[in-house]
Amino acid sequence: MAHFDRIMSTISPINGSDCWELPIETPLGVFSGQFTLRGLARLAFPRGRRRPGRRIDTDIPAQVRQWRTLTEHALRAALKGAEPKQLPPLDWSGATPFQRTVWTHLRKLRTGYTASYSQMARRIARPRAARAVGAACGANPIPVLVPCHRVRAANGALGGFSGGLDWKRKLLAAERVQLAV
DNA sequence: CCACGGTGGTAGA
DNA sequence: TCTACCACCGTGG
Repeated sequence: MAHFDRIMSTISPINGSDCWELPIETPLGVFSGQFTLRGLARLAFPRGRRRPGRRIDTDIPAQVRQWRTLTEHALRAALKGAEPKQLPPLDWSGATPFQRTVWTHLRKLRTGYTASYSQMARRIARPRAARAVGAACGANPIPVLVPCHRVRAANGALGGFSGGLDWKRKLLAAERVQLAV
């Protein structure tokens, strides 16, 4: 997606605020976190050998540095299949009300538990909006920490994952979720 | 197993 | 507005 690439390469603002792209180191690779002064706005899976954040190592607000550290701890825990102790504030400023509702309910899914898209739709009191829930999951800018990987199809199949189904399988396996044969 | 249609939210024209 | 997408799902062959 072109918009994302532009942000990644130029560190242009997200939703009108300054943004810092910083590396989040984990045993599974270097993720990329994008922070505004409101909090963590995006988390991206490792890509290639490129290390994010190289060129903006200076001039990072102390608050943002602290959030980066918090994100790293939380992400390392989550990747091990543990419950993160604390998350940084999440910057959802660009999201629609529907997306916020879905993402808020995603955060209620505890480690190791899954729900189907239609169950999520019922939980947000829009029983016929399963497909829209899927779209909102796909638009989740903070995967893993906002656990959209815990939503699967009603028949037990995996469903999709914008970060690639290999990641979805890996994340669920770390949480010891039994997948359908 | 497959095909189909109902469906709600979103982005872009 | 209108339209074309979709990480869906239940029903009917």
